[in-house]
Order: sequence, then structure tokens, then C-alpha cells
Amino acid sequence: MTVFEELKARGLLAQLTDEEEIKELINNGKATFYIGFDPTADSLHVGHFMALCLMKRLQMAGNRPIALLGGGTAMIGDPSGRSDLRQMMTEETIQHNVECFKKQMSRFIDFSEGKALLVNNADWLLDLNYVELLREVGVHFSVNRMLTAECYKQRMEKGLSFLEFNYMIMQSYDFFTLFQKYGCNMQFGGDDQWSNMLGGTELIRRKLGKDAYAMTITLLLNSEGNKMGKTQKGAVWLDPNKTSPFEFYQYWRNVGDEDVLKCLRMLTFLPLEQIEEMDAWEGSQLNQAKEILAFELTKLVHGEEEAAKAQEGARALFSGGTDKTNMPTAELKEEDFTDGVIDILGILVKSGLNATRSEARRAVEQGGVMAAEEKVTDVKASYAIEQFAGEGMVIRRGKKNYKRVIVKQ
RNA sequence: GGAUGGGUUCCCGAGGGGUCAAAGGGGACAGACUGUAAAUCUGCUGCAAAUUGCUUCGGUGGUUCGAAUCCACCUCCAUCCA
Repeated sequence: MTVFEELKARGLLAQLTDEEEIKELINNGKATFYIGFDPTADSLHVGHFMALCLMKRLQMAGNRPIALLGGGTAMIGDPSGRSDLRQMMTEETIQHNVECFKKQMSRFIDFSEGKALLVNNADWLLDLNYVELLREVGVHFSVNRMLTAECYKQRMEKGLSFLEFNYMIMQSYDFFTLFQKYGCNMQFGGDDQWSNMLGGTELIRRKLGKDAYAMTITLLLNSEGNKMGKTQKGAVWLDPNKTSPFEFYQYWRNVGDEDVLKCLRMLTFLPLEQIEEMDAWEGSQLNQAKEILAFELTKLVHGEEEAAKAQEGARALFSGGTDKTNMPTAELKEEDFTDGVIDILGILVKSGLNATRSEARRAVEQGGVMAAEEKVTDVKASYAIEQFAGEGMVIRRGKKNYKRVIVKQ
């Protein structure tokens, strides 16, 4: 099976400028392609992860990847898929984020000698001369056409600043620069990037009379049409300090039935034949597929050891496993106790299971809290410091939130 | 620059001097049912020492016994005109 066929079979391909040509190039390892990552946060998330996987797949097929860090474009902010202006970021934050991205990316992609490149568009965007750019690049863009681009459509109602309007031009200029500098003939990205990417291929055609190609990968949407990899608290991060391997594992363990297979295909490197077998599974059997998905992804992101731990911890909580050591743990300090005693609301808040005492109170009142396998019925219930000795006490809030609470001596 | 409409809690959105911690919906959270899924039903959703107290309706100041609501100034957003 060729790379192209595989990508297609996994449902990764969304839009392509020239299917035949792209197939030819990537199947034969003749592509030098780039994917841009704007450092809008201090950690990569699942969406980035998909792009990195694509990079890896193509790299394995002999193509040369360029990872572009958007240190310059992040100064502007991509309006695509947004209903309002992004918060503007300071140069320091961007720089910090760039460093974080670099670190995380090198875990997935081999940037050693000649295998892949890592560049930052701040290097050429920040020094641009305004008038010069307008004359060189600006002439080639028609405002009328830009306005009809999908990425600006939803902004036409809410308002679009001139700053953001220029984002497409910056991204196009990136492609143009990389094309000249490194012979980069292809750009990949999320499907929401399509119009920005076309801007680049057209700029190259107009200025150089050469062909360049663009291809987008399907956005990972759940069956309800919402972006996956997002929780109420925000994104599912790849940084273990922001999203612990256990939380990460649980996120995937809990995907809906309809979404498991899609996730397996799009996110893991498991052979397609194996995934097809799971396609026949139904009902509660799908739970196995979810376990596989969660394990595989955690392994890719956090390593096999962490994945095994997360799985152990999850089993201990949900399917009567006994090994408590891998459950998520919260530490209380001695000063959290008064006269050697702490009340249940205090435990819930200190362990991070609830944000406020009011919230914790509600949880108890509604019968959602368990301490050491026993339902807590009294809001005023309290526990002595000795009860947290040894393995500690397992506190549960709701169906899926557990913490093993211990006391730091 | 001018005119008009607007900024309400996580989001949308009602409320136009007291009965307002603020309708309704969505989301989130908890319970029942289940398979750590979905759907459904119920509860709940500012904070706290919790029949009470405290802080909130873009910001600041004012009127009033009392302001999300009235007035002044400021600020931000949308639409139309330039």
C-alpha cells in the first residue's frame, strides 16, 4: 500500500489542489513539504499531533518535512474558524511558546541532519518592509477574492480587523519563501487552513510561474460535529504537566461509540487490517477498542511506561483492579488539618476534585461523593489525619473523578 | 468624524427603580438507567461560617431610603453615512 493510499484509507485527506500530482510526489519521496504551527499556547494539542503524525508518515516514505513555527504569524493571529479577535500575544509569550513547541516536536519528528527542518517564520516576517511588501506581494492579492474566502465568511458579520485580514498574506508569503529557500513544493495543514494555503500556491504561481501544491487533512470531529480534543477545561494537551497521562488516557477511553474507529484510523499507527477487524465489534465490545485507542495514543504521546501506568490506574478504578499506586494522587499537607481533622468539603477542594466549597457541598448533597467506598451523606463529615496513612483514602466525586488522597508528612 | 442600536452570570438571551443572585435555552456538574458510550428522565449551576451574610449586569462618578434598571462622562462592539 502506498502512503497516499494509506492516508486516504485512514480518512485523513480532505482537500487537494492536484490529486494526481500530489500522489506522484509523495509516493516517490519527492516532496518537500511544510506544515505550520502557530505558537498560540505553551503546549501542542491533539490537532497538532495529527499534523505531526502526517509528517512522520510522509517522512517514513522518504519525503522531506519542514516544520514551520509561526513566531511571526502568531504576532498577527489567524482569524480562520474564529468568531472574534484573538487575544494579542506579547513577543515574550510567543518566544516562550516557540521554545515549548520545539521541545515537544523533537519527540515526534527526527530533525537530525537532512531528515527534517525546523524553521521559524519570525526570521523573515518580522523584518519585512511595509511598502516593499505591498508592492511585491500585495499586488497579487485581490481583496474581492479574499473576502469570499471561507475563513473570513463568518467574520464578515462580527467584524474583522485589518490585522487579521493580513494573516492570509503572511501565510502565503511563508510558502513562497520556503519554496524559494528550500524547494518546498507542498503545504499541508488542517482543513480550516485551506484558503490560506491556496493563497500561497497562487502567490508562487504569479510571482514565479511555478506550481506548488496544497493538501489539507480532515479535522477530527466527533459524531456531533464538534472538534475533538477539547474538554470543558480547554484543550487536551500533550504536555504531561498540563494534561496528565491519566487524564489523556481517560479522554480517549471515553470517546463515543461512533467515534472510536475513526480515531483509531486517524490517530494511531496501528495497521489498517487490525482496525478493520474491530469494525465488526458492537455494543460493549467496543470498550475494548476504546482501551486500545487510549493505550496506543498515550503510548505515542507519553511513552509506553506512562501508558501502562494510566491503564493500570484506570482499571483499578473502574474494573475492580487492585493496584492503587497508579491512580491519580492528591497530597494534603499537615496544615490542611485543624486539630488533626479535615472536613469532606476541604478534602474535595484541596484534592482538586472541586473548585469551590460550594461546588463540593452540592456534590455531597446530591449524593455524588464517596470516601473510602462509602457514600458521604453529611456535608459536615470529617476525617482524621491517620485515615490517610499508608495507601491513603480513595475519594470519588461523581462517576469518573477519583483521587487517592494521601498526607505529606 | 456623524447617526442609530448595543455590552447582563461559562455561552446565547430576557429583565427598563424595590418582590433580582437576576426568566428561558444551551453547556457543565450530580443522581437514575447503562458499557467509563449514546439517548432519556430528575436535580443543580456566584461565593461563603449557609432559613443568613457578602460580591456581581462594560468602567467611573452621580441621583435616590433603594440602581442591572435613571443621569453624566468614558470605553468597547455592530450597522448606516462620510
